[in-house]
Amino acid sequence: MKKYNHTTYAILGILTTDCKSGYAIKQLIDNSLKHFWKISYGQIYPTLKLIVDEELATVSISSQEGKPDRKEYYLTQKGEEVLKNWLEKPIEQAPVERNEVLLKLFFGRHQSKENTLSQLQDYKQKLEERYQTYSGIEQMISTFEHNKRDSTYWLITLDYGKRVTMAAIEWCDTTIKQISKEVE
Amino acid sequence: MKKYNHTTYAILGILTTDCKSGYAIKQLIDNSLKHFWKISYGQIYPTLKLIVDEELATVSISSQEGKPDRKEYYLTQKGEEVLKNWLEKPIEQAPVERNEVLLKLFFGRHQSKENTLSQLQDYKQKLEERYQTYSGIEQMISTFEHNKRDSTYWLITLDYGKRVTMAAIEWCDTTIKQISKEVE
DNA sequence: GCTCCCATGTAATCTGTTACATGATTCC
DNA sequence: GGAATCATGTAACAGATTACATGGGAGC
Repeated sequence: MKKYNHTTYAILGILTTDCKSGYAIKQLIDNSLKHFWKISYGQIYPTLKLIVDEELATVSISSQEGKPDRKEYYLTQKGEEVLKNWLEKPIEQAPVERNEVLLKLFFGRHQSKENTLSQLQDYKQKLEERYQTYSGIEQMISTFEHNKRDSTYWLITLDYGKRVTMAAIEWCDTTIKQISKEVE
Repeated sequence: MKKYNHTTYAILGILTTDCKSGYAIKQLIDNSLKHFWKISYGQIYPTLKLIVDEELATVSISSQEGKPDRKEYYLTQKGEEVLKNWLEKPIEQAPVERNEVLLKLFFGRHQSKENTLSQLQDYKQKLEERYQTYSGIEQMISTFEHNKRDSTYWLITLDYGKRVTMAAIEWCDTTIKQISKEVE
C-alpha cells in the first residue's frame, strides 16, 4: 500500500469525525489535538487537495445559512482502507522530543549556577501552567461531556499529558534542590 | 542581538567542549545528546560555515598523525556572547511533543479495542527498552566517569529521560487495564 | 462603512533528513 | 587491493510555519 505522511493520516482520521472541512479541521486541532499534534493551514489545504487527487476522499460544496460556503470532504472506501491500515501499523519509534532546557543544561558547566536555576524555575512554571490547562480541560469534559464513547479517549490522552508533565515537574524540583545545595 | 536558529546555538555550545570539528560534533551528538537533540551532517557543515561567516568562530586546519586533517573551530568573543545570551534567555515554550500513539488513540472510537490494546502494548515495550537504555548509560557513567563536574549534568539529563519515560509506561499500564476491562 | 468571524488558499521561507560524492589513512 | 574508520561536504527532497491575499456574511 502506498505510503503517505503523518499529516495525511491525521487529516484522514479527523475526517471520520464531524469535522469535514479545512476550517473545521483546524478548529478541532486548536481545540483538542494541539497538545500532541499541530497542523497549520499551510499543510491542511494542500493535503486535502492531495487526498482528493489520490481518491481517498471526495469533495462537495455545502451551503450554510448565514455563513460562507464550505467544502466538505468524505472518505472513500479507499480512504478508509488507507486509514485503517495506518491505525493498525505499530509506530516505528517512540518520539524523541527535542528539549531546549536539557540542551542548555548540558552546557551548564559553562554557566553560573544561578542562571541554571533560573532556567529550571522558569521551565517548572511553564510545566505547571500546562498541568493546570490539562486539569481544566479534564474538569470540563467530566462535567459537560456525557457522551462516554467520545470522552473516554479524550480523557486518556489528557491523562498522558498530566502524568508526563507531572514527572517533568518533579524532576525540576529534584534538580533545583540538588543544584541549590551545590551553590552553598 | 541577531537571532540564530537552535541548531546554531547547539553547535556553539558543543564548540565549548573538546569537540572542535564537524566530525567530532556529530560523534558527541550520537554518543550523548541524541536522546533529546539530534543533528545530521546536512545541518552541521552548513551551520559551521554560517558560524564562520558570522564571525562567531574561526577555523584552522589541524594535522593529526595517522588520520586525515580536520578543521577546528574556536569561538570568538562575539560567538561566546551570542552563546551566553542564548543560555540566559528563558525558553519560549515547553516543547510540544508530537505523539503518534496518542493521535491513533484519539481516533480509537473507529478501531477495534484489540487493535488499540496492541498499539499500547507495542508502545509500552518501546518505552521500556528506552528506559533500559537510560539506566544502562547511567550505570556506565556512575561506574567509570569520575569527573564529577562533567558527569553531574549528564546524570541530570538522564534522570529526566527516566522519569518521563517511566510516567509514560505507567500510563500505558493504566490505559491497557482500563481498555481491557471494557472489552469484557 | 467597519469589524469580526467564517472560509479557502498560496508563496516564501525555514528546518531537517537522506543519499550521494570525495578522499585520506590504517590494517589486513 | 579491499575494508574500516576518519573526515568534509552538497543536492535533492520532505515537512512545516509564516505571512499574505481573497472574499462572504452578520451585526453595529
